[in-house]
Amino acid sequence: MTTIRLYNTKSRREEDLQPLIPGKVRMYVCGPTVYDRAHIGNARPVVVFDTLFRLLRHVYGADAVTYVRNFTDVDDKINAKAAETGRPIRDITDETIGWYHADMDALGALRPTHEPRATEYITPMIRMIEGLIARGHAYAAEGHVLFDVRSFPGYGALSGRSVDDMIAGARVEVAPYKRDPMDFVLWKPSGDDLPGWPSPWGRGRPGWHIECSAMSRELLGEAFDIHGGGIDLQFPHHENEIAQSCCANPSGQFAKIWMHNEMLQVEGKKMSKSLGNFFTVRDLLDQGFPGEVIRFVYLGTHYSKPMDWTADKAAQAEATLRKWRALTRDGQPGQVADTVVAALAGDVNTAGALAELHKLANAGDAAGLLASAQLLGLLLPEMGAWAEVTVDLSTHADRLAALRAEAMASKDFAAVDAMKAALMAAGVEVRMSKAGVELLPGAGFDAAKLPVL
RNA sequence: GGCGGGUUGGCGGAGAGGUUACGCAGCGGAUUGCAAAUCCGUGAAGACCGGUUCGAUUCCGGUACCCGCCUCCA
Repeated sequence: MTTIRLYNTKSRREEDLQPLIPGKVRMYVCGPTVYDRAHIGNARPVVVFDTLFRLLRHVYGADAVTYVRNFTDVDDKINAKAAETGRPIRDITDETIGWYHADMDALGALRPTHEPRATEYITPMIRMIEGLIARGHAYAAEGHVLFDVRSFPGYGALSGRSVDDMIAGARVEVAPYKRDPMDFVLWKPSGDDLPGWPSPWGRGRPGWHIECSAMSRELLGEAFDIHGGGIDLQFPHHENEIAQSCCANPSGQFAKIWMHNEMLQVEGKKMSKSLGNFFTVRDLLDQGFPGEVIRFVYLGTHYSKPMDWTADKAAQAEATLRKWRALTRDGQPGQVADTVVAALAGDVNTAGALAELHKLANAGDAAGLLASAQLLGLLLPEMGAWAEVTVDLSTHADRLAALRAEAMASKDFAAVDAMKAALMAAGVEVRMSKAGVELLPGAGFDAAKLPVL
């Protein structure tokens, strides 16, 4: 069996994946807070861990892999949007989840095995908080429950910092009811205008971090193999998850391997609303970038490095996919190439895997290319509509062929060149050879610009 | 201030202590009425300074620059 090697943020080393339960793999990835459309940064971990999910299924079998990705549907940003719009919270979160599914489906991401909503796990969260209090790791104060970071010696191990270091230069919320400035909220009180659930500490709502600890325990158990998310979550979110889970679970175990994807930039700059380079996935889809092209661009950079979204990359990706789709159009997938699996097994080296795909294409191995690309979530039949030839250009081709035949006799090519230029202006690729004339709609094809016959 | 990551050829972007990454662009050729597409061939690299080594772009140390997190933003 292929050995998959993954970089573990916690040990700062690449490690062999050795499933805790032989033959079964369990993975948890932090999902979105559902208050708005997913932006293209949100989509990066989705594509990265979807690719890992596909690799795991390939190596261990589709039924052997359990992948959990949560929806955070209780959050102050959601509350703010509800207050702003006057809409019920559930309307907002349901709608946003629908968008999320549609947008991530478009990127070729498989649905995880489980997609729990935080609001459906309030009871397990309360139970976990009670357990933390009972074990002396948390305390109630003024309607809040706080985690006592000093009670967990391992606090800071994931992000490589000590509690004292963090306090030194940190901007932490100083609240009178905190024993230590770094203590974080497990539960907080809700006024009548905010969503809340009854609890031993009064009506309230959970802090941000506890949901992932509770849901992963419910769905995957106390210990599991892989926990993923964006590098920005490393601290404090993941650090706090570890503290909660390790202290609440009798076994003291939690995720074995921690994986973090780096951030995304746009045209070399941090994506931000103020710079005007902020895009949602839906924006790109609406601009005409096929989901498959977006996915290809993501896969072109290793997940551990910052990735730059550029229009140029998207254009190159589109050209490559067109070529590969043409090459594999009439074939069936063959064997997945060992070289592609090997690349992915080396810490999900998607860029290396794409290079291997290029080699397969250059070698004319259409069946191998198709099977291997599909392992990466590319060249799937359901994603290819964008590359299909949907227009009939045969009358234009016939006309051009006729003009060309006349020109060959008369040696006057003006009419041929004029029509060719008009076709190219409409985004048509013009191929003339001894065999005849072939017209293909290209990247910028616009039927409205076709020359009128 | 603390912590973490990065710096590869014109551009994008990988692996590997010594042997072509790969893609795009470029250049030369075949082909073409001219092109396009395709095919063949080809030049070009590893921020800087040291160290280890027979040999480092690849390991170690330092410098410079860039980026992220520390603010419930992936």
